[in-house]
Formats: sequence, C-alpha cells, structure tokens
Amino acid sequence: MTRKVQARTLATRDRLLAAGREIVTVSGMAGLRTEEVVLRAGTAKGTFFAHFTDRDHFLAALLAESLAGELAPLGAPQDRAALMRVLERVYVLFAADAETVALLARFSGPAGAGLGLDRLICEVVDRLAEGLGMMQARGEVGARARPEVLAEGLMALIFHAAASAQCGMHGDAVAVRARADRLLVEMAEALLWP
Amino acid sequence: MTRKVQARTLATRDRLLAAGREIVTVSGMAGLRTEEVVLRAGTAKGTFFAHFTDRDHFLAALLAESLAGELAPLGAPQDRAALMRVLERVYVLFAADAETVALLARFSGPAGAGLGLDRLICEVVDRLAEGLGMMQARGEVGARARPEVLAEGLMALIFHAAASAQCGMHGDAVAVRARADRLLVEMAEALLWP
DNA sequence: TCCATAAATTGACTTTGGTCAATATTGCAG
DNA sequence: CTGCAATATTGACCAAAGTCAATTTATGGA
Repeated sequence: MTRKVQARTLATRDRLLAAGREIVTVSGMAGLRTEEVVLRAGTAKGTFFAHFTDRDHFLAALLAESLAGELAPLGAPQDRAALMRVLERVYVLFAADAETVALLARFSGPAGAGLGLDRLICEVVDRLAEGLGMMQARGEVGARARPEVLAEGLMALIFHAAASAQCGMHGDAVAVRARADRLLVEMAEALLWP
Repeated sequence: MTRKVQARTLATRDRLLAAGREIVTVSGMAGLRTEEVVLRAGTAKGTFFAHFTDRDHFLAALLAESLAGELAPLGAPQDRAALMRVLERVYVLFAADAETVALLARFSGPAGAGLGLDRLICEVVDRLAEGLGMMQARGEVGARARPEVLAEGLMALIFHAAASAQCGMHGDAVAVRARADRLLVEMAEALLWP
C-alpha cells in the first residue's frame, strides 16, 4: 500500500536544498561537497542520496530553483527588439559558468524530466513561440517555419552560444565570449528574417 | 631547455588509448575505469594522469579518434540534398549516446582546444560553409547570413537535436528521437530557405 | 490505543578518480 | 663516455561520491 508523502520528507529535502544554496553562493557549484551539504542540513549522507539520485541531480534541482526566479518575469516578447532582449537575458543566465552549461546540456531535455529544468525551458520556449506567432502575423518575422520550431531553434542557438562562451583557461575569454555573442545575434537574425 | 618528445612517451600514450578503445567497445564509455585502462596498458595509475588531465579528457581523445574516422570522408556538400544527408550523418554520430553528447558539449568549443574534438568540429563547419557558399551563389540557399554563420548555426541545431534525443529511462525513446530528428530538419529548412 | 508495515534515516563501508614525492630513464653538453 | 638535468613512470595515498543492511519513525486499519 502506498502512503502520502510525509511532511518530514519535504522538510528534510528543503533543509538539504537550503544548505546547497548557501554553499553554492559561497563556493560555486564546482565547490559543493555532499559531505558539507549533509553537515549543514544535519542529516546523514545516505539521506542525501535517498532524496537525490546523485550530486548532479541535486545541482540541477538547485539550478532549476535559481533559474525559475530569473526566467519567470520574462513574458512573451511583443516585437523583435524585445525578443532579442529576452534571448540575450537567457543567454547570459545560461552561460553563467561551465557547471551551468553542463547541467543544462544534460538535464534540459527529456533526460531531466521531473527535475524542473526541462519544464522551465519548455515554458520559455512556449512564451517565445507565443511572441513569434504574433510577429509572424504582423510580417515582422519570416513564416518559413512554425513559431514553435523557430522558438526551439532559438533555444538551440542560445545553448550553443553558451557552450562556446565557456572558454577553459584561455586569457582571451572576453574575445571568445564576444564571438559567441555575435554569432547568436547573427544566426537569430538569419532565422527570423521576414 | 626543452627537449623533443621521447618515442617512449608516444608508445605509452598509444598503449593507453588502445586499452581505452578495447574497453569502450566492450563496456561503453560509461563503463570505462581508469584502473582497467592502466591494467591493460601495463602502466601505473599515475602515468595515465601524466598523459591525460582526467578521465573525461581521455574519453574525449578516444571520441576524437573515433569521430575522425567517420567525419573525414564527408566532403563539402554540393546541393541541398547532399547537405541534408551530411547533417543527418553528423547528427546520428553525435547522438550515439549520452556520454558522447556530454563530451561534445564540454569539449567541442574552445575549452577542448588541443584535444582534437574542436578541430574536428571546425573542419566539418568549414566544409559545410564551403558547400553553403556555392549554394548561395546559385540561389539554392538564402543569403540572409554569411555561409560560415549558417554552417555554425546548423551545427548548433545538430548539437541541440542530439541532446534532445538523449532520453534517460523513458520507454518512448523512439518517439523522442523522431521528434528531435524532425525538429532538426524543419529548423534547417527555415534557416536555409532561399 | 496498538500493531503491522511502509517510509525515512543512519553511518560504516566500498569504489574510483585523482595526487605527489620518490624513483627510473633518457637526451645532450662537455 | 660521463654526469646532470629534463622527462617519464611508479604506486601508496587521499578525497569524495555513492551503497546498503540495520534502525528509527510515521501511517492507517482494526
């Protein structure tokens, strides 16, 4: 017989996530140790892995929390300029650091179902598609593809630009970033050309 | 004073890579243990890490070897049909498994400089751009962006489709794959529309 | 209230990636 | 050929993720 989730369970999960949040703000995702998480949360190691499949799933949950707060305010863009602002904003969030890029690559698709990240991305795509549909109706954007396809294409460009912007240990990080940025804009223009 | 690379060094590196190749064909990338690699190669653990930064860099080197053999035969596509065949081929190679997708996401950009993967991708992009340039001249493909930009955009779409095709533990893997496949084609058409 | 059992938690233990001071081998100048 | 400095190799050791049998705690029916 299957029972309802205990309040205790949710409380423990929240304590773990809160601990994770604290650590990430101080040491970044790369510096997060599960030992330290359970220490701060006041649980045993096993509890951590009873709640989250592995370290990466935990980080993905933290990232989803954090991105949700940033992405929620972004509504459907009403014109080309607003669209480009949204793309730029999402790109900046996604390219924040190498960990973020890796987590998004791994969990933003169907593989991340149930973690929050996938739904988050879907919502952004839906809002983009909504805006694109209106722009297509006004002839502001080409109608060579359905709005949903265009929206997903734009997300693909953002992911790619974010990945490209992750320059390992080069000194020319700024140049690489600028190039990725420009590429995103040029490709978006090509895709949207009326 | 800096000396020339010893033959011994290259031999050791080759033994490690050969061992890795064997293991991957049997157990896949996820099943590769560094212990087993050095056991088969007949070296100490430390030698492995003297040659490769970490396990992922080693896997990236293996992947680069393997992809090089597959990508080299692909010339510059002469027309739209040939272009779509190349895209499909590259997509299939990249979407082979979750490890491949993750490695490409991490090392195909500037972060993977010197590992071979980045150059491999660049070569494909260059050949695509070459073909696209000719097609643009014939009016077969839209000239809304420079050929190099279009080529990189197409690679972005391939990466995205490959990532989307990685369905964790769902039974509907086939449906997900088909959706990713269709998306790639539709977005490519939108980008190339004359 | 009481008990059977599902669910949650524990922490010692295992696995595995990665380090490093010590050692062995090689290239090269004299 | 010889000695020395650069390079390569070694393997014991460490750090941290992840496991699991045992234990505790909550739930819902009788």
